[in-house]
Amino acid sequence: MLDAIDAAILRELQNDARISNKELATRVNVAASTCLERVRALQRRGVLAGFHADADPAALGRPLQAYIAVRVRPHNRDVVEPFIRFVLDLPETIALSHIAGADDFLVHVAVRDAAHLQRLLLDGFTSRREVAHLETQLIFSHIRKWDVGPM
Amino acid sequence: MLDAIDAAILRELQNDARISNKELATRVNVAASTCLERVRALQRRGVLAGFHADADPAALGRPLQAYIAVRVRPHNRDVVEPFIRFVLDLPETIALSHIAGADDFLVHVAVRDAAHLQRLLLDGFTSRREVAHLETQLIFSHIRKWDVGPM
DNA sequence: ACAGGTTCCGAATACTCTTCGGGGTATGGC
DNA sequence: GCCATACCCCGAAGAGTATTCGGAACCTGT
Repeated sequence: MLDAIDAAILRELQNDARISNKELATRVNVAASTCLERVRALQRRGVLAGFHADADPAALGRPLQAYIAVRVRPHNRDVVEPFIRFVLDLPETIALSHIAGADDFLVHVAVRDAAHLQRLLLDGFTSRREVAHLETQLIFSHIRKWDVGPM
Repeated sequence: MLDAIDAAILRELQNDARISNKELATRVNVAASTCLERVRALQRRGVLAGFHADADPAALGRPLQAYIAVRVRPHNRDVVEPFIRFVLDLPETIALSHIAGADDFLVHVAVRDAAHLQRLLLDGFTSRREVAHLETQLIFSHIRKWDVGPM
């Protein structure tokens, strides 16, 4: 499915998506033209879904992160879809997971401080009729591994 | 802290980290040389923490994702630090959060299937002495917002 | 008004991207 | 074995981009 060269390309681009194609080609030991075609093939296949700058929320004035577990009632399409749109439109939202279990959603947010979080919870979430239950957990530290390797 | 041009640069690079500097300059309406210097300043300041390719776990043979909430006992430095290293070394791990609340860690994993998840839980986690409690939640869908804006 | 500092720009050179034709090499049919 | 097919890789070269640097414009406080 993915040979050694593709895997190496993936690894390098996950580590630094902004290296030049020539540099990438050198690191994975193929010609630049070959490398370029490989990268495009990976994109076409959907293995490489995109390239994103990673901004530090703390440096942008949001040093506090939290998970908000939400129960949405009734849990049907007409309620869930607007809720998802609402959450994704919040500037505080970093990620949203739809999960199986006692809670229905896990929202990862970055905020200025505790007061900001409180305001977000009270004005943003509990004021919505479909939100049946909230549980908030502060995040001390969040480490994201960028190197998702092939199996 | 961050003027309109920096914010625009951030937005564009979060959306596509691999656009050329010239294209970026065009989009944010400055000269290419200015744009280059701005990007470097944002990196120097730590606002732009890195550039990463986003690989699709499903396309790499790990279509199933889950959160594993872990309680670690005793919750002291000598136990916690090796545990963090262990989790980050697992190929299944995508992200790890150290949190405040009933649970101590939330581990985001991507696996092949339910059997793989079961094996990971039994052989990887519950077999470790410091793991006092586990709670696993399947993830139906996970949406990450890339545009963390300034305040 | 002016000195000091900062930010921006455009020109020019060095470097990189991208295309394309051609040459290897593996595979399968006969 | 031998050919046809498909695939992948490579290097050359024109088009395009990155990067540096000197100087102009613009604040800001005195």
